[in-house]
Amino acid sequence: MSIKYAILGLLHYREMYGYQIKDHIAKYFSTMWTVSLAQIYASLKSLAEEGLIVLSDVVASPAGAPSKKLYSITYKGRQEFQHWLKNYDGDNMTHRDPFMLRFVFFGFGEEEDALGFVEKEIRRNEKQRDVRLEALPRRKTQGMYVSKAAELGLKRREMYLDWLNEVREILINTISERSPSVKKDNSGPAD
Amino acid sequence: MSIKYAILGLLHYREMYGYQIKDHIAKYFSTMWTVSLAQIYASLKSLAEEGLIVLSDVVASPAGAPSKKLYSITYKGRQEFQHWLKNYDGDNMTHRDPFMLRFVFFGFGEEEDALGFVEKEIRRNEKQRDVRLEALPRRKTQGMYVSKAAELGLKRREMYLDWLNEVREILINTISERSPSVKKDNSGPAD
DNA sequence: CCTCTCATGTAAGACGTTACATGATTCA
DNA sequence: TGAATCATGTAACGTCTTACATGAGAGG
Repeated sequence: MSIKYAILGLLHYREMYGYQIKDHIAKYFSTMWTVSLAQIYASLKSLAEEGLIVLSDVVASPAGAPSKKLYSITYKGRQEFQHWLKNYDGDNMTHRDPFMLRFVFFGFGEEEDALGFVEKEIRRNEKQRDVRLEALPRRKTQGMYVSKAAELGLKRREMYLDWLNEVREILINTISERSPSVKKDNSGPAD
Repeated sequence: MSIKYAILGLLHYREMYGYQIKDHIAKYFSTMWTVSLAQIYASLKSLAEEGLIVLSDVVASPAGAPSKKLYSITYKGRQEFQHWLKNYDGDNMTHRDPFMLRFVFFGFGEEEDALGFVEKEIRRNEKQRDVRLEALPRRKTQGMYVSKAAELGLKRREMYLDWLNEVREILINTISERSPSVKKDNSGPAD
């Protein structure tokens, strides 16, 4: 259950609350880890029960809205984290990429659908790239490991976008070659 | 539960048995999907119960060893697969990369440990790259989608290896600069 | 001789998601 | 006005892994 260690790691920098942890992981760790909010709250609960973190502060929100519950890492938590960090035995990786899984099977589908999905994927990845590009200068100041990881994440996404655009071109060509007279714009005279 | 669709997809090519499906996914789909054998057998069972696949043949093994149970996709299975293929709404991706998760936190650990893990990661990825490199010519003949996906998988891994080697160099330098006199080889005179 | 690969399968439990419930603020 | 974001949390459910059981052949 590595998500616990991700939380312990983040709490090395500063105390945080659940929603913030989720945001951080979603923004900066998305190429290596994904989480749901429910899981964060469950993990925080069990980490607190194990004494690895403590509720250090509660920041009241303006009105009756839920307060921010700040958690800190304990000494025991730091020890546990160190142990995890040192004992890496080539744990198994998990990848679930619904887009690429469909992609390899698109020979059994329609090219128009493939093109649509590729274009959607391009848009989504451009957004993600922009988020990361924006955060890069800050990450560059956070030591070699964070800096290098950010560099890899960005490079990887740019390569993926290049690849997606290549695929897009190929699909556009094959579609127009297959039916050169059928153009989507109705510029010609009717019948 | 996309693993079911991965199986239905593979069965479009030919009938297969469980172990073979697992091997195929592990070898060629590892960048987009990972599975355990138990899950494959469970999925085959439920796919058969739903009538999406059928047990088409049982190939007896030499002695009393378990026979190979070959499954085929049914018409209903093909329909279900087509529906899945067409209805992609940007499903959420899942990445769990225990190596990179540790990596971003290695500022809280020892450089020697980091170097050891990086080198282990290099070795593992070189093996994977070789498997894929070997399979590439065959994949190139299997249509644009499979070919392009294989290309991406290989490119990505090569980029990752380049990155790992860069990190390795950095770590070797920082370690030797930090303690220039402490060399691991005992070439100098004792005391 | 002992471990690995091949081959199937079950059972238990860990892990993770979706949906629900609540409620304020901000933006279109 | 309605949706999105912020913020916490629970309950139910689905997914996936680990460990176990069985057994043969291949290779170091």
